[in-house]
Amino acid sequence: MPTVTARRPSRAQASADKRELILRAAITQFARRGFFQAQVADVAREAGVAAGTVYLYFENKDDLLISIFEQTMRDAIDEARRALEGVADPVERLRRLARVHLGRLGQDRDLAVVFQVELRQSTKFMERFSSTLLQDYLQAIGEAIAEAQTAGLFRREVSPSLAAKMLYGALDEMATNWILSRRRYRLAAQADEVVDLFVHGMKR
Amino acid sequence: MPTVTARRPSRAQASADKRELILRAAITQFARRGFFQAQVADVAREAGVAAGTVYLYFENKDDLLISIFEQTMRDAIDEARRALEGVADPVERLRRLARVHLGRLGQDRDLAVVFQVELRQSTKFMERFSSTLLQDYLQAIGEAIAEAQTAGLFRREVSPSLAAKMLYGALDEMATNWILSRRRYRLAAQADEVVDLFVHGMKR
Amino acid sequence: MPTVTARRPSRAQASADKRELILRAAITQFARRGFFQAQVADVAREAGVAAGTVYLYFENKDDLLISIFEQTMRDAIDEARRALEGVADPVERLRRLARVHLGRLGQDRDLAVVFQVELRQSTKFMERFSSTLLQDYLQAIGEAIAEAQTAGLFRREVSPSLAAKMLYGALDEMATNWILSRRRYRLAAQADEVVDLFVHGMKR
Amino acid sequence: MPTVTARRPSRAQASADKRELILRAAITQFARRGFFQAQVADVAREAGVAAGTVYLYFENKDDLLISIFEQTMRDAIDEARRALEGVADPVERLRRLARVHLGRLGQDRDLAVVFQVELRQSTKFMERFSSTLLQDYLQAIGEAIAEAQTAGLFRREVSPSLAAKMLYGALDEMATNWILSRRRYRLAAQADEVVDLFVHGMKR
DNA sequence: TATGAATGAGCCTTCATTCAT
DNA sequence: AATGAATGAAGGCTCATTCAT
Repeated sequence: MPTVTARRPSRAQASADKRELILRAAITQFARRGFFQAQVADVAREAGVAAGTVYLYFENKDDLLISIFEQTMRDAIDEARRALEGVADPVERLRRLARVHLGRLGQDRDLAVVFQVELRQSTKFMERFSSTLLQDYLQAIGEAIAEAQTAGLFRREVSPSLAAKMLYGALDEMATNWILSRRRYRLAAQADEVVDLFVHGMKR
Repeated sequence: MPTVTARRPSRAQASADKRELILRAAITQFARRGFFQAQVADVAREAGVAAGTVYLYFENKDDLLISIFEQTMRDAIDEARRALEGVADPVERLRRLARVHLGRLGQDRDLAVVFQVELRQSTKFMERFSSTLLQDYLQAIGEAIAEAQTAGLFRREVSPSLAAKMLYGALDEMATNWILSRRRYRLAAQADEVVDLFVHGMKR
Repeated sequence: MPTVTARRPSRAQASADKRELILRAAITQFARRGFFQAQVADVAREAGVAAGTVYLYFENKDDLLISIFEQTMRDAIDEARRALEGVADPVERLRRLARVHLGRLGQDRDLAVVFQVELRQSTKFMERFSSTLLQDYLQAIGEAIAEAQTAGLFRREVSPSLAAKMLYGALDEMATNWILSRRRYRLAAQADEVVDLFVHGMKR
Repeated sequence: MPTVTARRPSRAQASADKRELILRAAITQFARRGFFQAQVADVAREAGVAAGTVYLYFENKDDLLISIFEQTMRDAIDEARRALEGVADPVERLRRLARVHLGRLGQDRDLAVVFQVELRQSTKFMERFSSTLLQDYLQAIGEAIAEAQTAGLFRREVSPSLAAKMLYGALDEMATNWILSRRRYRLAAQADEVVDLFVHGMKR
């Protein structure tokens, strides 16, 4: 067999591409119609494949939603890791996390809708999410806060975990507001504002 | 003939009671199974009525969800109005709003689940919600913030509307976290902490 | 007890009146919506009584339809009997029957709709109808025809029963056409035309 | 490779066949139980397919009834057109129309029941029917009659449209009678008798 | 007699999933 | 690997009928 040229993608690559294609279609459809309202057939049509084909790449409809979540989180975590590399200042770490968070969602409105709305449908799913990745995220924030406290930058009397939830909640709300707002503005731009407010508080 | 006692409830009262009963059952079932997974028959069974009876009091399944929202909001708004009566200090106003917000949800876990999870299923519903009542709420917060700025209590360079979203986001996140957490703690207790943090920020 | 005056109708009369009222409402509703589409509640509302009241006067929904039929037929037969009294000429008898037939239906469009359309819904009902009253009617026509044949007025080679069906079919078609036509014309006026054409066809 | 034989039906053919199969089953079931009493599941069972399959070929239950009507009318019109080809004599044209009319219904009792009984359920449907195809049919009859009048074969004083309705009514009645009668006789045989009687009646 | 709230059986329709081709 | 026709379980909703008042 001759060497595989770059022109013809390998079989594994072709398969991964189609998987990607379907996942992308699912994001679009779930965002447009909502998870329960969107039919598997809608996703297949959007992807330009037959309904049955979806089941060659995904277990079932739920698996589509879960895969969207996992795939996106994997990518986001990678990006966050790179963004934090070599950054020692805890406040700057918070700022970078916030930028990745809002930057990613702000880049892809459909994805943002799926994350802010569709993924929160079932307590079952949310429990699953919140017991792992969300906890990791909150922990990362919490650690930066604790560090800042240790470094004497932040007040010590505030619980780091409560403060972490608060920062996360604020960022999350920005994302949800951006989706629902009719105005078109850059979501990412709010990352710094939120972190600033978080750091300084409202007091003069 | 002596005055008719209140013993026997009027027909209108009985009807309102049954409506209330079904709504309560819907909250329980939607919280337990999720809106799409819960069947109208489940709600009816929970309420101890026949399935058809639900349709005497509500248009359809969607109407149940919408009614839960509207009924709860009406009550909450009433309570908030009473809580703010005669309170001039803007920071105290924020504190009272936060207490009502978390106090109500913390009192009724099922209701909190419906509000934090089930009501956010569809962009359609969220748009409806966010375009009216949520805006009112954010406005009320924003006004208190602006007042505090005018009074020289808060920094002037922060946008009141952004700050309002941030405070709301933080409270909302507390509620969601409370639902999803396995630990049992008093949600209402976090209202003051959140407001304190919001007001002071993290800076020393 | 004082003599019952004519002012206050007897109890039996009042009951008969309400029965009549409901039956009339049923005719209107069945004509407007069709038997299966019309709900018992519609009939009750039209009659100005509660839904349950219908069941004090009629067995069930089917009974409404059957009662309309029977009541109307009873009246029609009475009228026909009076119209034929002392009329010896068989052709004139046919003419009178046709006039009663189209005259009655032409007087009450809703009733005509129920008769021409709604009553023919189920083979079950039609079989019941056709095996008794329709047969009587066809027989009455057939007898007049046979008489006319005996009297040498009509051709003998035509089967009286076939000819009877044909005349009935023609009258029935006039009624159906009248209902469905947008034009408003006097149905009764066609009785003579149909009979003329028929008689001419049967003439020796 | 040898020529593909017709053994394996094309996909389009298979689809058309299944549609036909379901339509046939609907005719049987509607005739046996009546349109409103027959369930879609009954039709599916009769056709040997799953209930959901019906909805791959038809919009909904109503569409089944409408499709029976349209399909049958299309076929009947084709046959009638062929039967009238090259026939100039107006009386013979009437005779041929009558033969097609009763011949078709007499060949398929279930179909006849659907046409004579079930399709007449709703004024809505009847209006739709009577405003188009029935009018065409009456027109075709009426034209033959008018021609016969012009040719001096029929009396001129009778309105062709009234006479057409009469002939149609007579044929229609024969069909209805045939369905409801317990006796088994050849419906088609009555076509000539009816036309003879009609023609005799119209003769100058 | 009359009411009308309550019942619950019944049915149309949807759609995730399968599987023969 | 891909297709898409077929499946059939499931569920929202209707409405004839009942019955406590």
